[in-house]
Amino acid sequence: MSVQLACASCGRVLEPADRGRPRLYCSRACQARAYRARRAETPARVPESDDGARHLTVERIVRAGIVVADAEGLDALSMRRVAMELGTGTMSLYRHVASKDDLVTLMVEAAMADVPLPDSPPRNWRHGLERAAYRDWELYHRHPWILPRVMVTTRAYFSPALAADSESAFSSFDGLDLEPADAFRYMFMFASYVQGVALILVSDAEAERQSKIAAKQGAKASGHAQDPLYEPGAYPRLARAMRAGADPWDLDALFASGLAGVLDGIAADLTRRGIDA
Amino acid sequence: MSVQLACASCGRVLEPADRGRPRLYCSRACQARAYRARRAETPARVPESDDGARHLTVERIVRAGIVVADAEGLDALSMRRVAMELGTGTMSLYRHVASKDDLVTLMVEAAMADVPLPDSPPRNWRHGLERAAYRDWELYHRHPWILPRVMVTTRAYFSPALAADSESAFSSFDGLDLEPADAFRYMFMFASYVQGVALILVSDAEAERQSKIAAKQGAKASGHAQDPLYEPGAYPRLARAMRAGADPWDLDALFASGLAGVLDGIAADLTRRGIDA
DNA sequence: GCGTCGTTGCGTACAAAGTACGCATCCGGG
DNA sequence: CCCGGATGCGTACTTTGTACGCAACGACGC
Repeated sequence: MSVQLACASCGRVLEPADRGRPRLYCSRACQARAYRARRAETPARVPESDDGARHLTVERIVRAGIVVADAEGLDALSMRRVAMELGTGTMSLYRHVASKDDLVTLMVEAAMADVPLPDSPPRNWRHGLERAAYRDWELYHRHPWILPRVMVTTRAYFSPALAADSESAFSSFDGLDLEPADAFRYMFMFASYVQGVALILVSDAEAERQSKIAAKQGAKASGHAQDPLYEPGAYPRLARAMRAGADPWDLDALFASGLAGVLDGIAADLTRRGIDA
Repeated sequence: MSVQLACASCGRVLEPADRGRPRLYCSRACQARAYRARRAETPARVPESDDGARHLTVERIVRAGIVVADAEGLDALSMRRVAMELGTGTMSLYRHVASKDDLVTLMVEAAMADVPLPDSPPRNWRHGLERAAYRDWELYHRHPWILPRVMVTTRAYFSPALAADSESAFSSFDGLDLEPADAFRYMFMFASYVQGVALILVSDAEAERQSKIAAKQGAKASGHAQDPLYEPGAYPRLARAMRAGADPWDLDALFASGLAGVLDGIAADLTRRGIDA
């Protein structure tokens, strides 16, 4: 008796091909389904060859996504929007990225390469951490949308670029006679502070896009009239600080001042342990 | 000549009522539209009276929203989901909250009242800030979803509950002979650190819900086999810290240690300025 | 009691967004 | 010339927020 061949995808009985090789699928659709299933379990990217233009590539898609996110925020990033940017159909993107989530992950990795890591060893641990802090600060200035995807040192291994960033900052302690676990605690405090400030930076950027605080500078210049923070009634301490000249909008200055404080805290702990910087 | 009356909403010509008072609207729909417009420019809430059950109230809606967000995260919070929770129609909610955004804002305000502010003055500034930090920490443990809506001290006036929180922490410096602007810088550093750690806490909670790191404890117990962080190759410093006993998953301990460092940094600055704590 | 308005509940409907599915097409090899 | 690998993309379904308008209930003046 002859063996009954079945479609490799849907399993239905399959009559042999008229001539040539034996058939594998009962229809073009079944072939496509099998191809998709194979792709799904092999997340290997398309090899990125080709002319670099006109043809769709992961790289081109990611770049277009970054352009949209930089200009209009992560909320405005939709697959249709990216496709429009590239002049292709929406679903074409899915041949190169597995999902929108996948796309954003790729975008973060690409965006983090925009600000290079330092390639020389730091003069001392303080210099190393300052350098690392300003590298991240610059990064969040350029691409505020990466923050929600970024985790701190302790979760860095979800992303190669992030882990490299952490490792680079970590190397600031290299020369010191310091317990690795202590160094890790310092890293944790340091990274948490930087990310905390970044959260404000990003919130401001988002709010400004929606012009919720459009008159922020204007209000300050015009004697900050209606701002409840400046009214001594409800929040006297905050109001007093505002009137004493504290500028909550000068994030760069605040970032620098807080960073100095955090590093002072590390220095105090080092001194307490008898380690000389 | 008699005055032609017009519908107050659509403006169409309006024949006078058969008897009784003169009509205002040409139809029930026009009346409803006018009512909606009036409500839109008067964001006053419904007075919250009534029996407290069965009848729809802002309070009940907000409570239901908090239950959903606590259990399933902010992503799972949809108007339909809240309505289902309350056994009402989706659109009924919009009689009480202006939008989903409005609902979430109300939810944050309500959730922040869950952990009470301290009512006694702190023993000293360090004690005051520690108390404030653990208050927030507890808050983020209970309601991780509030973080994206929370801004730091500097932006606190967007929310009464947040401003009260900041003001309470700010009062830690009350006795000291300290420039208000300096105190504000300390507050900024302090609050940024707390929020930075909260970001990790929230990320972990979210990831755990999606069981992306379901085996996190298991991996550690089983000799942390496949975790790239533990491989000395790519990230030697991080790997060394892990093997030296640093536990990146013990957030409570890390939070406490980093907080001590931040407060040390403030103490160092106070000493430098000749202010005795 | 009847008509009108203020107010509330809610069904219908529409506009975005992610994406599963399958067709059409081009390419390379037998 | 046929088949499978690979790519582009139109169609369609789902899930979301929410605009709109109808129906109903209670209060109040006639």
